[in-house]
Amino acid sequence: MELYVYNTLTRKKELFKAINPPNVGLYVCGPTVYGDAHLGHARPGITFDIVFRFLNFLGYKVRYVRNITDVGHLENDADEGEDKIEKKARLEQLEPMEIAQFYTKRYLDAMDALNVRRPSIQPVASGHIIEQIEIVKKILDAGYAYISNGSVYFDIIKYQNDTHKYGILSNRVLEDMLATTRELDGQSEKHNSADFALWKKASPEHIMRWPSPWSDGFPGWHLECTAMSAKYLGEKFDIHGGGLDLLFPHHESEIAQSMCAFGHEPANYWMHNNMITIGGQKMGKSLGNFITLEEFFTGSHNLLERAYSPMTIRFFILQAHYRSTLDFSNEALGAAEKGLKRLLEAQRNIKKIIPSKENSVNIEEIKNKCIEAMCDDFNTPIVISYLFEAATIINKLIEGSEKIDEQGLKELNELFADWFVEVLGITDEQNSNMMPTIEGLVKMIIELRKEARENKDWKKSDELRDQLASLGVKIKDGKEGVSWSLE
RNA sequence: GGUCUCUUGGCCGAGCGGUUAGGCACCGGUCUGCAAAACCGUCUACUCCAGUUCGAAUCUGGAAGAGACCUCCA
Repeated sequence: MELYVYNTLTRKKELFKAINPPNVGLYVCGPTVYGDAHLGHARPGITFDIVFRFLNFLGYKVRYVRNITDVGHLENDADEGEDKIEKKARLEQLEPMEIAQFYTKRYLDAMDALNVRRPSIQPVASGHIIEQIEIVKKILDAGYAYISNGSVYFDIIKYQNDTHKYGILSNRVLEDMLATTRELDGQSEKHNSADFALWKKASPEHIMRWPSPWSDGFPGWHLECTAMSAKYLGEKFDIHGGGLDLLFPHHESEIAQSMCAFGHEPANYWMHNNMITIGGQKMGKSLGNFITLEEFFTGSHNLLERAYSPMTIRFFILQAHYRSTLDFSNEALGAAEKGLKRLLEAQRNIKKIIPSKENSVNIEEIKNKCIEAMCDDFNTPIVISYLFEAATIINKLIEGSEKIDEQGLKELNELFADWFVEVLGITDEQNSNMMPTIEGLVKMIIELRKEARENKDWKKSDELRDQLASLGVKIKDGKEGVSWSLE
């Protein structure tokens, strides 16, 4: 089965061909660690986790690099040119690195909770200043940058005249950009308003600074991804990912930097996840309309009716295709939660199925459809719809209205192991090491209740059921006996 | 203003010219001491207008609305 990937560069689904199979290099722009991760951060985390998982599933050996930005972004509001991390540090009277490490840990904890696999390498920008300086030198040597008052700027006009590539990714026309670019800090140092900083001279009060041939300062925002992707994946690698909001200017500028430093584009495929919206608007820091992942997990936000588990969040995100916007609401999350619960129960119920000699279901076909859906640009909602189909089949098998043989049952187990657990990365949050104990206790109580019911002691029977319910254990009296589940 | 994207049933969301995707909610039924769960069934939508086609949610043109980027952003 061949994998098709939507390439932002061509705006088409393209057959995926690795540069050096079975190896694949995957680079994704990670977070800037000066605040808690919000729901929006979960989107690229999960989207590229799926890419990572599925490529592995297909047999590729993936080196996945996701950076941590702990330096370098300029802020252009009231605190002119002040490094974002530093600004927050001053407010909280902490060292910039303390802030960065604090939020890095919080970010990773949130990703772990969402069962996002850790990338192969998570480089930090501040640890790659030398590499960034080397790239600035290369671009200067190539003649596509100039020094101005201790800062180094990328010369967009020259680049455009020579390569005609500025706008290749974002479809922008340079002339339009020149007309619309705002007045920014350091603008007077630039030859042209659209030029971007490769190296920025630090003001005297700027703490995060490093020596360079041009000034004590810090690298420009776009540079770190070029430096770190080249270092760990090579100057040309397979897939570059990130949020759609990074398309311009960040990714466009990365291409420009690579073109000038290495003579070619950095990546063959560019993938962009779409935004999560809230009331139809992008959730983000600028608008102040974000809800942190921590707040989702605990329910402590006035827009949240209650807490939502990490797996609910993960499932909610996977129910939409990564290139579509996804609108947050309590209703939508609640629906995701219930749907997920249904699949988890179906998964747990597989072990109750007794194989028969006959077989009336076709699991192999469902498995094939899952591969087909994922190979079509990672269509997770379609995979989920097939898992629901399988859940219905599982319920019918237990009820006896369908039959499955040994081979079919093996495939059913594989279906959930491969697609639900391995590729979609759904974990059963109830699978704790206390489960065997809980299981035993609940069975004991169910036995007691059974006695009460045989004696038609409905009061006692209902009492036991209610007490269990108050502890989150739900009793279900079915035709085939009593079953239970944790809420 | 420029570039790009989107508009699907009560809600969330697939869909890439011809099979009612799927989930959640609602309603009816089976089951049950009651309840829940499960199962079966019901609800057959594509912003509007025109065109192409035997056939359009899907292609083309136009209108309206919404959003993203153009400044840090996942």
